[in-house]
Amino acid sequence: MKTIATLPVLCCGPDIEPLAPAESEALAARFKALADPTRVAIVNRLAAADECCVCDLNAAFDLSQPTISHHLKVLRDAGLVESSRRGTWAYYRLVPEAVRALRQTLGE
Amino acid sequence: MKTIATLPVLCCGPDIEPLAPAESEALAARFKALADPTRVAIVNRLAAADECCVCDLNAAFDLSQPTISHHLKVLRDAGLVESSRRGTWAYYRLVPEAVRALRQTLGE
DNA sequence: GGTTAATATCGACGGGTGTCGATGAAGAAC
DNA sequence: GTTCTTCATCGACACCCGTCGATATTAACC
Repeated sequence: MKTIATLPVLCCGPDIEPLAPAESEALAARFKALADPTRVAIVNRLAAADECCVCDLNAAFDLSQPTISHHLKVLRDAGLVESSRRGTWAYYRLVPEAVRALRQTLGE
Repeated sequence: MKTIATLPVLCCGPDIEPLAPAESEALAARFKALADPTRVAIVNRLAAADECCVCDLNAAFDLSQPTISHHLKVLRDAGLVESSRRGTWAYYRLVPEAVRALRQTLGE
């Protein structure tokens, strides 16, 4: 601990409460969903198109189909994307509010 | 692959280029730096204070000093924070441009 | 019904990550 | 000088995560 009492404490001190652990974990969980290059690229594609078929994602990335499905599940669990099945195909789209909320945590 | 040719392709198709792998990795690397509750809380404290002494961070979290030092290194390597030593103490502060750049990737 | 296609799920493997104690490096204070 | 304090680094451990092949599920089509 710093013990110089003659200087004003400019930095944060032990009196400043850190983020509530629950909030920190919730935020980190959402950032973790974007902490992978493939998921970033998927979100990027979804941002460019209203909707995206899984079959196109499978074709766009040089990864196995289960791997893409896994990444989509991670994004889904994080609330960043949502999906709907129409017939045999599954379509994914961004959840704009989730992205906006995450953006707000990085500044006003 | 979707084979219905009679319907217009509303979603992204194989013709849309995904993010360049290098860009995806760079973005994911920065998000990964925020993919931990402790690091989110550290950034939060640094955002509330201009500067922060490591000794205060050590006192604020119920983690060992090496662990805090490790998290600070991760944030430093990601370019989100920078540090300077003054005497025995090390002071950390946010890199506003880095946070702003990350926010911009989540929308204008 | 049976067959084929599109997704999701499961199990397993290898590499990455958070955590700690122990140690090292650099100053300040005596 | 020596000692103490602050911080960074190292090694090791347990656990998580991205990836794959194999399998299950669901639906369309014949």
